Amino acid sequence: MAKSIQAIRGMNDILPEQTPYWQHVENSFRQLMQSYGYQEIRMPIVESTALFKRSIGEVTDIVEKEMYTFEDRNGDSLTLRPEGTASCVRAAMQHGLLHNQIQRLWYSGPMFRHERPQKGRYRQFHQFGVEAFGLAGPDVDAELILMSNRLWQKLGMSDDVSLELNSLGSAETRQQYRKILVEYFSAHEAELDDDSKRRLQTNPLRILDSKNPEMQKLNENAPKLIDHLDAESKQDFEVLCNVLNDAGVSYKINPRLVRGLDYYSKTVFEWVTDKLGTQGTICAGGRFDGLVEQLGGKATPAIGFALGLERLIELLEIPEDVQHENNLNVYLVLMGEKALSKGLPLAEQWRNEILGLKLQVNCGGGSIKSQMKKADKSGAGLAFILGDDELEKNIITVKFLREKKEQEMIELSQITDYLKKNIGLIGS
RNA sequence: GUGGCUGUAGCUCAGCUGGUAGAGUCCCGGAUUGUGAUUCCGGUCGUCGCGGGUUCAAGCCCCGUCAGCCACCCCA
Repeated sequence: MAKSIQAIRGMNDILPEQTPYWQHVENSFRQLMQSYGYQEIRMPIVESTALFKRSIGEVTDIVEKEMYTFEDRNGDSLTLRPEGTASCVRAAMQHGLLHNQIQRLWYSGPMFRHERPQKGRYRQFHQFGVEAFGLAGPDVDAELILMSNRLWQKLGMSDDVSLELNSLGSAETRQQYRKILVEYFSAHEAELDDDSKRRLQTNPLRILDSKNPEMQKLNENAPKLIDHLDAESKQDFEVLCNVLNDAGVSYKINPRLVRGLDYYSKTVFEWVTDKLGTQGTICAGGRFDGLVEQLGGKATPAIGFALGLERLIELLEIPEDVQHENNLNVYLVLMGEKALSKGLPLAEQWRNEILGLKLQVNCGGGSIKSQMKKADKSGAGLAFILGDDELEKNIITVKFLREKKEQEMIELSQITDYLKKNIGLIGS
């Protein structure tokens, strides 16, 4: 036997046992987007490397050490997308969607980052993303947060997540604040840990994010971004908070919430959970007013968020009825060759006549005992038995697999009506 | 990328201070003729993650490697 090939590290198969959870989340999300008038956009998984370098930022970890970058046959540098926003902006720009227009868009799909895999962190992972273009806020900011809040409600996981908010200010004020912060930390350089010393050079705002308890005191005394906001950012942030208050959405202002991608500005937020260990952010986003211009377009205000499906599904418990909604209605047991040649066409006929009927025909023969076992395992509510006896009398034997009820014999001609009555489906 | 823990049948796991592997489950067959999920009986399945080494002898010890988990880091 040849040596078997395994999946690439950090890239997971999603098995039939798990797919109902994915489908449930995907369906809920799609409905949610429709209910807010957002439209789906689909982008390629591979983009020019330059796109991510210019948007996410040259010195971020994602770009520096986590991208799947390769040369194609033409010698062009391509990259498996590590996130969706850059692609979405590129696509919208390229097709003129941003030309004096408002766009409310969503997408979903796999993203790729070469990190060390851990629970809730994979090399291929899946995100839903939402982006709104052409609106300066803070009204859309609130809309996006309310929208995400509604998703948790829909999925019954509101108790598992909490909202953290901050404002990074405009690009200019962030630049100024950055200087103030660098001065502060430089004055205390001896107290910085190694990571923070490194960040002082590369991305000083991230020092605030440190999990090192020894850094906590230093961080608490650090100048706060929120005290250095420009008037407009401050005003917008207040409005946003007011809307959330009125809508009854609770939140915590986290002055140390900064986000790792360079393009964020003004409003930023995260939905976090304490149930997932260290990978506790399940949804995060913020405003990126400078990005479109940075990628060569006309200055366009924008905001978006992304949520991680693997993490979300980890938290998800789906209700019984949803769990069973893919179950078969009927498993058709066929005894003998005559039944076989009659049974498959019958099944076709029933599927034609009854919209949404979930019916599986036994394949591969077997004794009635083994066929009944398969019927049970299939999850079907009813077993239909078709054998020589039934053929002779033009009937089907119907056995109830999930309830205590005597089995019944039904005339072939009555089966369609019988099914409609018994499984609550309507004719086509 | 750094550190720690783990890796035995498809799945969940046992295997004492080294002596060439077991349980439950799953699957298949049977318990009077065409009836599942319960019960009883029988059966199939492993180069003990992979590669080296130590030893008369290794699943148990050592080294390497791959994979998973946890923390750091990063982030959804």
